[in-house]
Amino acid sequence: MSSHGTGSTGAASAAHSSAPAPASSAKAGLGELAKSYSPKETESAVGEVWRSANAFRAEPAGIGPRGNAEPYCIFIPPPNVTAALHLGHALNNTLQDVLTRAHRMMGQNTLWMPGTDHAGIATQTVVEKRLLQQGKRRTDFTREEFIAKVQEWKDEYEATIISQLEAMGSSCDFSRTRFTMDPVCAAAVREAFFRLFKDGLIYRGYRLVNWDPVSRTALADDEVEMEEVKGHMWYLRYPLEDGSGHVTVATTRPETMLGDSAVAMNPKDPRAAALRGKRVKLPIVGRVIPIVEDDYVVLPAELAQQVGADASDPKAAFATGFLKVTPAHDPNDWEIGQRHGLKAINVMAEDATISDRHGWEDVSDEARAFLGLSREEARKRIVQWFRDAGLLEKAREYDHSVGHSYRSHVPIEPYLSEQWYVKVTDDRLAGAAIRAMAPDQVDGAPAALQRGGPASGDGELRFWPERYAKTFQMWHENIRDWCISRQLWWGHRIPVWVAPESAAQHAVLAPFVKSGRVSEMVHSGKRFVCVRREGDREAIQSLEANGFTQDSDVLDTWFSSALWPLSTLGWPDPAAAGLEPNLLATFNPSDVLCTAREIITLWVSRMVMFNRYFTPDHHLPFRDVFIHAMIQDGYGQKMSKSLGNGVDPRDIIHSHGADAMRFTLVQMTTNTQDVRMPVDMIDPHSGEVFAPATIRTSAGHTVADATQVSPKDPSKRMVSGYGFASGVATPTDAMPLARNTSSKFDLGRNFCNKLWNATRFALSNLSAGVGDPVPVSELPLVDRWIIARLHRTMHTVEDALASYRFNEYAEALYDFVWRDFCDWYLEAIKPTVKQDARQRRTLRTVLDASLRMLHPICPFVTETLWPHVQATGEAGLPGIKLPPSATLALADWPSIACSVEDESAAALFERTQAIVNAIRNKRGERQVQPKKRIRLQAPSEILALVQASEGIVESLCGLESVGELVPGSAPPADGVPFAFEGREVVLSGLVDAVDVGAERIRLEKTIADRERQISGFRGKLDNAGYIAKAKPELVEETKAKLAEAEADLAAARRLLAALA
RNA sequence: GGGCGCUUAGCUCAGCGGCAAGAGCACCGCGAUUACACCGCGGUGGUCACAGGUUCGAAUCCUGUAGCGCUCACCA
Repeated sequence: MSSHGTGSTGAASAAHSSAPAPASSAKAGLGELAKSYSPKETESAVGEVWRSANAFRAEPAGIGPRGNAEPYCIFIPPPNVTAALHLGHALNNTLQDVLTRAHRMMGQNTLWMPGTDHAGIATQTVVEKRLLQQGKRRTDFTREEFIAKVQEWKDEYEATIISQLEAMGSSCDFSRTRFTMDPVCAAAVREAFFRLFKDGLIYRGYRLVNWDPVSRTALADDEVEMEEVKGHMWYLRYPLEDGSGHVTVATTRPETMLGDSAVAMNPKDPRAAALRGKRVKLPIVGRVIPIVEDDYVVLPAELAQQVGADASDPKAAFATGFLKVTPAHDPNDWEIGQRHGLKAINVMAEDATISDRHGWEDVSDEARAFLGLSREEARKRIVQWFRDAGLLEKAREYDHSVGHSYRSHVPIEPYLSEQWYVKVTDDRLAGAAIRAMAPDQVDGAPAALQRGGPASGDGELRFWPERYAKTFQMWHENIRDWCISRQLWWGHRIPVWVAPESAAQHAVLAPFVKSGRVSEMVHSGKRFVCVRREGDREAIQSLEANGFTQDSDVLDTWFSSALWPLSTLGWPDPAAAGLEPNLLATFNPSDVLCTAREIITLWVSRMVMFNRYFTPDHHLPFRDVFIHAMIQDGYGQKMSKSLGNGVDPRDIIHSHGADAMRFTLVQMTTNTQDVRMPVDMIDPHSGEVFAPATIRTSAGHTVADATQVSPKDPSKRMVSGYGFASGVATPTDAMPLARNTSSKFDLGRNFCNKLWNATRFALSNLSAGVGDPVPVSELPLVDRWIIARLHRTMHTVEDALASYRFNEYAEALYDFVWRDFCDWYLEAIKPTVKQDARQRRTLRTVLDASLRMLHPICPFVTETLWPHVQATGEAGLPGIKLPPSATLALADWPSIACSVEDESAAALFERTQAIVNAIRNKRGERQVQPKKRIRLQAPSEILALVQASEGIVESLCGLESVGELVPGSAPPADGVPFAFEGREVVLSGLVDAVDVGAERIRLEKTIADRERQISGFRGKLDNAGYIAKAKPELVEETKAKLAEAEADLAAARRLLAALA
C-alpha cells in the first residue's frame, strides 16, 4: 500500500532531510511526500525540530522575544511516579497542550510547567510489593536504604513519564521540569509548614484517625474506600448494675465492647425516665458504666412513632434504642464521649489486636483471655461468650459498607492517635476558597461571600462545566481539619523536633525563636519546635544536643502538591532557588487547571487555599478549572494505575500515531462525565487485532486476563497490560507483552491521512506558483465561498477554545478540512486551478491557515507538512495575514478580517451545492456509473444558477450538456424529471430506457413528502399563537419554506401527469 | 441517604426551546477516474427511556417513574 519501511521516497526521508532547518531547506514537491501519512516515520524528527528550535522554552516577563507579551500559564497536574501514564493522562495532557499551543501561536508568553509527584503512600506501596516478591520487607532495610530503593523506582518512572509526554507532543517547557521532592519544591514545603505552624494553623490533635493496621499509618478521609461487606448485627444484653434487668445494644463490632464507657439512649425514649441515673455492668470486663442521654441515638421505629419522632431514619429499622458507646473505636462514639466527658478506652494495639497496653487499664481475668487476638478472632470469641452466657439476644445477617485502606485493602480501624493537622476549617483557608468562587457559580445564599472584603482573587475562580462548582463549594462548607502526618518513610519529613517540656529549653531556644529560625509550641507536656530551613544545622544540632528528636513521620503527599503552582516557580524566593527572580510573579496566577473531577477535593481545593494564604495579595493559583471526562475501559471502569486496566498512550501512538490519538481524544471531549474506550489487543506474534479474554478480579473488576493465547496460533502466548501492571505475569521473549489498541482512534488516523493527501494534491498544483494577492471580490465563486467558510471556521474554533468546548474545535476543523475543503473546494477547482494563478493563491492561503488552526490538535502531521507548504511561496490575501515562520509551532495564529466574508457568494454557492446534490441523488438512485456523462435541461432561472457556478455543476455532476427546458415542450424520451426550487428539471442519458413505474413511485414519494411538509408549515402558520409570539424572521422563514414546498409539489404533480 | 451525570440510528456519541433530528463507525448499491480504498458518490436506518406538565412550539425546560454510572457522607 505505501512505502512503509522502504525509506527511499517516503515521508521519512523528507522529514529527516528537513529536520535541522525545516523551512529553509525543504524543497516542496509531490515526490517528497509518501502516498499515505506514516506517523512512525516522522514523529521523532518533528520532535527534534521543536527541541532544536527551543520552541517551548518560556521566559519570565521582560526576557526573550515574548517577554512583553501577556503571559499564559498552565501547571501540569503532576502525574505520580508509581507507574506509566495511561489514556486518561493522554486526554488530560492533550487538552493542556491544545490550549498551550493555541495561546503560544496567538502570541502569548506561554509556559506549560511539567513535573511529577512523589505520591508517598502509593509509591512506597508499589516498591514494598516488589520487595515482597523477592521475599523482603521494608523493615529489612534502614530508612535510608529503603528510600534509596524508592528513589530508583521514581527515577525510572519519572523518565518514562517525561518520555511519554514528549511522545504525545506535549509542548511543556521541559527545561523547567520539577519533582515534588526535589530541593526547590522541598524548600517551599518547608517554608509553608513553618508559616502555618507559626500562625497556629498546624496543630497536634489527639483523636480518632483512619488507621491502616497493616501499613500502620494514618490515612486521610479520601484515602479510605468504602466497600460493601456481608456481616452481622449482634444484639447484646448488658445487665443493669442493680440487677433490675438489662438493656440490649445492637452492634456490628462486638469486639469493641471491651472499650465501652457508656450506654446511650435518646432522652425522648419512653423508657428513659425509668433508667435515668442507672448504670450498667459491662459483661466480660465488669466495668460499671453510666447510661447517658443523647439526641444522637435513634429510636426504634415503633417507639419513634409513639413519641412522634422521625421514624424514617434507616437505623430505626434495626435499632434497640440503646447504643454502646466506645469512644476510642468509633467516630460517632468519640463525639458522644466528648459531649458527656466519657473516657476513651483504647483496647487495641497498632496492628488492631486486642491489647491492654494502649490505654486499657481495668482488664478483668475474664477479659484477659482475649488479649492478643485479632479483631476478627476476638469478634468470634466475644459473640460466643455472650451466647454461652445467655446474653446474646439475637443475631441477624447484615450487609453494610466498611472503610478499607486504599493501600492495603484491609478494614480501616478508627484508632486513637496523635497526629498533625492543618486547620483548614479556619476562615483564612476554607473561607478564602469559597470566597474565591465566581458569584454566579455559588449555590444558594452567598453567606460565605459576605464574610470577607474584596481581596484579589475573590470571585474569580470559575469551573467549566459549571456544575463542578457545586462539588467545590460543598466540600469547603463541610470540610474537616486535614490530617497531614503519615507514618511512612517516603515523603517530606515533618520538620518538627520534640522533647518533653522542661524549663531548661528556654535558654536554648530563645535566640532561635527571636531570629525567626524556629517556632515552638507546647502540647500535652511536650515541646514541639519547627525549624524553618532544612540547612539550619546550628539550630538542629542545638536541639538534638538538648534531647530533641525529629518527628519520624512524613507529610501527606497532597501537602506538597497543594504548593505546586508556587513551588515549581521557586516560591518563596525564586532567586534563592536559582531561578529568575520574577518567574513567580509572571506565571502565578496561571490561567487554567485541567483535571478530572475526583481531584477537585484532593488537590484543587488545597491549591486554592494555600495559594491564597501564602501570597501577600491572596490571589488564586489559576482562574479557570476545566474538568474533563473520566476515561473508562470497555466495561465502564475507570482507567487507573492501581487497577492496571490503563492503556499506554505509546500503544496507541504505535498503532495509530500521536496525532490520531490526540485528535480523537479532543473530538470526544464533550461536557459529559465519562467516555468509554473499548480496548483491543494486538497479538505480537501475528499482528492481529483481537478482543482479549477477560477475568473478574476478587474486587469484582473485569480485566484482561494476565496472559492471553494468540488467536492465530494457540501454542503461543502473551502478557496483557493488566498482567504486567499488576505484576502477575512477566513478559519474556517467548511470551511478549501485547500492545493495546482501539478502533476508536481510526477516526483521527483517517483524518490525518486525509489532511496529508489534500496537502499532497495542493502541493502538486502549487508548484506552478501562487500568483499575487488579489482582492477577494475578484476571485472565482468557489474561492469566495471557501474563504467565507475559512473565516467562519476560525471564529467557531476561537469561540470553542475560549470556553473549553474542545469537541467543537475538533469537529469544526474536521468538517472544514474534509467536507468543505476536500469534498467541495478541491473537487471544484480541479479543472481550473492549473491555469488560474489567483485560485492557486487561494488554495495556498486556505491550506496555510488550516494547518495553523489544526496544529494545536495535530502538531506532528501539520509540522511535517509545514515546510513543504511554506516552500511554495507566499500565503495571504488582502484581509488575511499569514506571516511566514520556520516552525509551525512558533507561527502566528491566522488573522482573517471579517470583510473577506462574501455572504452573497456563500449563499449562491450553497444553492450550487444543492443542485449538485440533487443531480447526484438522481444518478445514485439509478446506479449510474460515475464515468457516464449525462445531459441537463432546465428552465432559464435554473440555467442561470448553473452558469453562475462557473462550470462546477457540470464537472461535479458529469454533465456533457446543459440546455433550456422550454415550458410546454415535450421532454426527451429517456428524461428523468425532478423538482428543484419549485421548477421542473430533466436529466437525460442516465439510463437506456426510463422505468415509468419506478419513476412514478419516486414522484409519488416526493409528492407525499411535500404534502406532509406543507401540512406542517400550514399548521404553524394557521396557529394564531405562532404568528403572534414567534420571532418575525422565523415566521417569514416558514412562509418561504411553505412557498417552496408548494412549488415543488406542483412541479412534481405536473411531472407525474406528463409521465402518464 | 445527599450530590452529579447518563438513557437519541445496530455501535460510540453530538445536539439541550424553533428548518423535514445529526456525525463517525457498521450496513446496502455504484466506482480501480492522474490527492486519498486510512478513498469518492449515493442510500437504508430513530414514536430522541417512560408518564405527566409548561409553551404558539419540547429530544431540548419542569415534575414524577424506571434502569445505569460516578461521587460524598453514613448505618447501632
